[in-house]
Amino acid sequence: MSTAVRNDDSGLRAAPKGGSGLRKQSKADASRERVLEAAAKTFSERGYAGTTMRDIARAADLQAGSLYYHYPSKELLIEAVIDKGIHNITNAVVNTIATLPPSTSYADRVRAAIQAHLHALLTYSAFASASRHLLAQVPVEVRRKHVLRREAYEEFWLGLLQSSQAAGETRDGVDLRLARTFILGGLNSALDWYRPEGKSIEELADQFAMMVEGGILIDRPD
Amino acid sequence: MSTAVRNDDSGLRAAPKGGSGLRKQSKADASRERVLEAAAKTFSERGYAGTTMRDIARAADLQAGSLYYHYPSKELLIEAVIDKGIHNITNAVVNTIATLPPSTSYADRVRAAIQAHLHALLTYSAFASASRHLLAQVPVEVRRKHVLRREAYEEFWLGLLQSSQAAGETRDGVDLRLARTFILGGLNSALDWYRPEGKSIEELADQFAMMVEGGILIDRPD
DNA sequence: GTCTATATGGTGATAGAC
DNA sequence: GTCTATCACCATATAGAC
Repeated sequence: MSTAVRNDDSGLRAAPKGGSGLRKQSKADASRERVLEAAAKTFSERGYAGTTMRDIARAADLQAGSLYYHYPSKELLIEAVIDKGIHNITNAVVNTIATLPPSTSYADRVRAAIQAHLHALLTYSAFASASRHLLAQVPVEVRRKHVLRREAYEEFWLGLLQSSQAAGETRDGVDLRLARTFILGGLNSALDWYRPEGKSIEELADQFAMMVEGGILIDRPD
Repeated sequence: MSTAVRNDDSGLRAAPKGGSGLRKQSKADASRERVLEAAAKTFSERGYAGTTMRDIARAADLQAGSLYYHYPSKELLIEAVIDKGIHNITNAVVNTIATLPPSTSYADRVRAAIQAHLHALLTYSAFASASRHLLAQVPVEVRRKHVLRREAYEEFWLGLLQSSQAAGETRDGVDLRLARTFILGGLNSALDWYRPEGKSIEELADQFAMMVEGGILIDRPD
């Protein structure tokens, strides 16, 4: 059934600059957070070069110069956005799988991973969208680091499918690396078309899991 | 089996400016073509705003000012690239399906569509990539027009799946709109990772068709 | 912390020589 | 057709007042 999960951990809380590190939310932290959200939204809509610091400032209700109090450059701002985008999804999925009972079948594990991936993807969609679409447009050093993180996440999925294969739960003849990219590509495409007014994320996940399990067409009607 | 197809029609030949419209390839046409290829490559790598006319000129072995002899603005250049990207794929798939024998099963039609889509996608990958990733970053009027064309192509796929369902060849309980986005999302993700040194496009298509038909996991091992 | 300047450099597009 | 030179504008980032 529907192994319900909620393992968010937005991750990456920036340490307070000055003091003893005790307060929950200084004014600076709140602004910094607002800037990051505004940046994610704007970058994801207009691309890296297409977004100006003025655009982000407007979305965060600040003047452009003020952004530099929180982030030293546009480059480090997109990096923070991309970082959080990858982090959100990886954490959600890895934590979800880690907390399943050991007896869980691999079909159910894959189902739970699909559910967690989709949930994180669509809940933090601006961050996820920036991570997915903008990596190629970002300065090289930033790109290299995050390509590695993405690959690590993809390897996690491959491991899931390989375990499933070892347990005799995958179809013969399926190339698992291709299966992984096909699954993740299909899920991630939801960023481009998902609207909250329609199906719930849970319904989506159930449908996708069903297609991954048994396919879409019937093998042959004869 | 592998309904081999080749129905390219790169489409969209710009009419020669001056004359009687008889010559195959004037010097201007050749340059214009080179500019368009260079633009597709550069836009797809660096995004719309991240690409400068100087970048495109360098890739086309020209000076920046010379581009304006062939295209009147950056905006119309990206529009031509996106247009060709969508056109290539739509034409390839629609023509392929149109030339199949009427007796072809729907599983085979879907297989042929997957093959044609993948072939066009990866053969003209710079154009396809620009169409997919840059539509959001492009001036509004350009975007509106091409969103409609993309939707028309997606409707074609939905029609294919609906016919398949009417013929009793789809699994019960599958939402066909979701199936369509899942399939196209999975296929399009190949833009991000396909390398010609690895599997051939035909092998990819066969694998994907297999997953679409029967799924990736086994329904239940008990 | 946030503001209002402002410096410095890069951008799309045009003009006119060849 | 393609070049070189240039204009007018907008970008990131900084400095210093509040």
